[in-house]
Amino acid sequence: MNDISGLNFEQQKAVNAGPGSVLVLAGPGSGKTRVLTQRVTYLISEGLSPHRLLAVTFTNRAAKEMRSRIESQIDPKFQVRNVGTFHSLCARLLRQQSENDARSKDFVIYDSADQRALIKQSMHYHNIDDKRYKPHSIHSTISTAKNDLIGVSEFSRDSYYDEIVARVYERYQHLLQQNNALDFDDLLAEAVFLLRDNSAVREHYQNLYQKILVDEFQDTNLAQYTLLRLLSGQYRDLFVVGDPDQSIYRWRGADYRNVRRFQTDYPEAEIIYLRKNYRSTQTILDVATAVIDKNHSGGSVRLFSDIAGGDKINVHEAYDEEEEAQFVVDTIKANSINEKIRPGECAVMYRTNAQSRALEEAFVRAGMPYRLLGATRFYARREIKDLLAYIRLIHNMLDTVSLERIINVPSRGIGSQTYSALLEYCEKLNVNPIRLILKLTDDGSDAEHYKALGARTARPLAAFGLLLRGWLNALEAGESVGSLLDLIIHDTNYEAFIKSGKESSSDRWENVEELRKVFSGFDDRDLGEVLEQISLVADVDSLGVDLDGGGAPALMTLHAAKGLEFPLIFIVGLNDGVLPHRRSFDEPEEMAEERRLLYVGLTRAKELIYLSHTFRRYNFGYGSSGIPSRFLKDLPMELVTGDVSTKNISDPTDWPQTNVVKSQSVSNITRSSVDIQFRSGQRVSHHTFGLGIVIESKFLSGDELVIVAFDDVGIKRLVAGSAQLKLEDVE
DNA sequence: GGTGAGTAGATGTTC
DNA sequence: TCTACTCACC
Ligand SMILES: Nc1ncnc2c1ncn2[C@@H]1O[C@H](COP(=O)(O)OP(=O)(O)OP(=O)(O)O)[C@@H](O)[C@H]1O
Repeated sequence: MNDISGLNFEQQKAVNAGPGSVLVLAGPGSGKTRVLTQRVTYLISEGLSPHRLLAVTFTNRAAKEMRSRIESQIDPKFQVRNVGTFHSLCARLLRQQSENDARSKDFVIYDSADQRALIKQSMHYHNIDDKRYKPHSIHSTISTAKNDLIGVSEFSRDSYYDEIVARVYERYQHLLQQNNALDFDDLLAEAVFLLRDNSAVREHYQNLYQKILVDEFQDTNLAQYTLLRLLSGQYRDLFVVGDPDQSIYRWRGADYRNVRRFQTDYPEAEIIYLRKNYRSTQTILDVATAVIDKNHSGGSVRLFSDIAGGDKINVHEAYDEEEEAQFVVDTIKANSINEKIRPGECAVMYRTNAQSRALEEAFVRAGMPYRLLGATRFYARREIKDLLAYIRLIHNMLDTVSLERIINVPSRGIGSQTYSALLEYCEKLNVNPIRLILKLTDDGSDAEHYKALGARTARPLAAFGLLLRGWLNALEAGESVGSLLDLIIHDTNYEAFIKSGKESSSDRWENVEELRKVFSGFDDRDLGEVLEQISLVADVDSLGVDLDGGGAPALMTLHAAKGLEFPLIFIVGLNDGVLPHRRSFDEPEEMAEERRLLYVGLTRAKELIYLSHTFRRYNFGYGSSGIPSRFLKDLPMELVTGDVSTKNISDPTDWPQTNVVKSQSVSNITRSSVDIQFRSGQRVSHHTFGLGIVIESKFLSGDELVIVAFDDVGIKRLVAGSAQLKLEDVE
């Protein structure tokens, strides 16, 4: 079962290394994840009990894959529980240790929308104007602090802004606790604080986890690193694998310097380098290496592949995003016709989620299925979040954020007046609003609270409480989560509510149906477990293990592509301002991370890479000129084919007033100039548009496409053959 | 209290 | 282009 003969010498050395700490440093596709998985099965085959080890993966998908490998090796009755992401492992630790923590084991995990609501509530409490201070930026300051393990009391109040944040932070934590909730950052930070401050708990886990293994170590943040240090305190047996050149989560507190820190903190650690790449062609590796070398990070080890040569990297310039998307679709089709690469083996990657729109439209137009990862997470959709808020409320009656979300959805006569009156009343009596609502229902209209609030306020609240009571009873009676959901949908007339909504009501109802399907699959699983799982899944986790999801190409951000591999990839939107993103321009560290992002993208490919950029870019619905990404000029010319621009691509170009963008194809495909009728700079006239100047002319799908800046009507794109475009004589 | 129109402001990546 | 919030009116 545990056959390591397929591994190379260095890989085997890593699998069998130890005892003691090990650092595996290696580039993309060198089998780091494979080695880690193999080591887990090796350790178990050597007699280590599966629950004496802890394996941390970057995605739930990777965790699932590893778990199934392990399960195939051991007694099927044994459940593998200690394999997961940092977040899911911390959540479980905190639940197990809930008696040592301020929250009960039913705590809920707040997602970004819940967090935002609570931040706003906290700001409101301190009369902080949410126009002057953006809730988002306050939240991200708090989030950064948590990732650096800075608690409320240690948070600096040196500047005026910090003082504001500190107050919000304090209130925010207070509210989280009151709601019996944790945010994502708390999962890590609270776990660390618990282990740090409670020696009994710490010793328990230190003795339990004899071996700890971590994938994608370069993207750990301080909280995660500290967690590992604490947990490995007893055995000092940490096996970490990573690649500093693939660190792409700096903005989330990740710090690739943890690799160096590890070497300092574990000086005895054995360091193993893997040099052979099993994923990509040598051409791809050479191109990727050329790109990342410009970061001068040093340390990067040259990778070699058995697959010598390989196709050159294609660079394509499209007119705009629509045409770029069409190019993607056409290329996927072309590659599938000659049976070379199936659509399901292709992936399209981009810097920002917003870029998926044009691609989706092109796929829809072509009638081609696709899988979209990211964007709006399924569980973040309005109707889904609403229904989940009902469920969460039943699970954790302290969750006022969920209460506020659905108390009047669908509307049931509880507007902002009624709700504020309720909150005020509860505050005065120091009771929980949800309990009070239930009390109103149970005690009837003659009771004290009912009278104090007044019938106008109390009646709709009591009616809502009646529904709540029914669901609580159902839960008590042991109804499954699936039938609980159905009961809520029924009692609230949710179907009618969705279907009477004006926008996309059928799509929204389909989402609800989808949720019901998911829930019915949960059977008799514990409600808390179900909610936790929902909070912690990422879209990328839905990719099957074989990645070829029913023959549909995958669309995802470069971040989501981490750790995956595809025979053919596209990276679209290689424009300055997009990749690298404009927000990284004046921070060298961030610019370096943009480059790493491209490096991660390039190294996902096994065989073919298509890079594209656009001539026009649209932001906020307004057009601007697209400048090819500065990274493009770092591609080795001899390994690239297609539209390689000769213009100085790092120069911002101010179109159209100052200078005209000149772009000439210096493609390696010899293209007879006879075919092209127009050249950039030429003066032309058109019978309706009038006079103009040619910006660019090139072949696209067999036609000559001419882009002309007309004096009166602006930029138009025309097909030379069909448009009546005439050359004007220039003096 | 509910609803719809109108408008300012935003989009960077994720657990 | 899309969203989230405000405000007027029912
Ligand atoms: N010894 C080997 N023989 C054959 N194939 C291998 C070997 N080692 C790894 N591979 C294959 O190479 C590919 C890359 O492996 P893996 O994903 O483990 O690399 P990685 O170093 O984790 O990559 P990345 O850092 O890019 O995520 C996988 O398809 C894996 O199956």
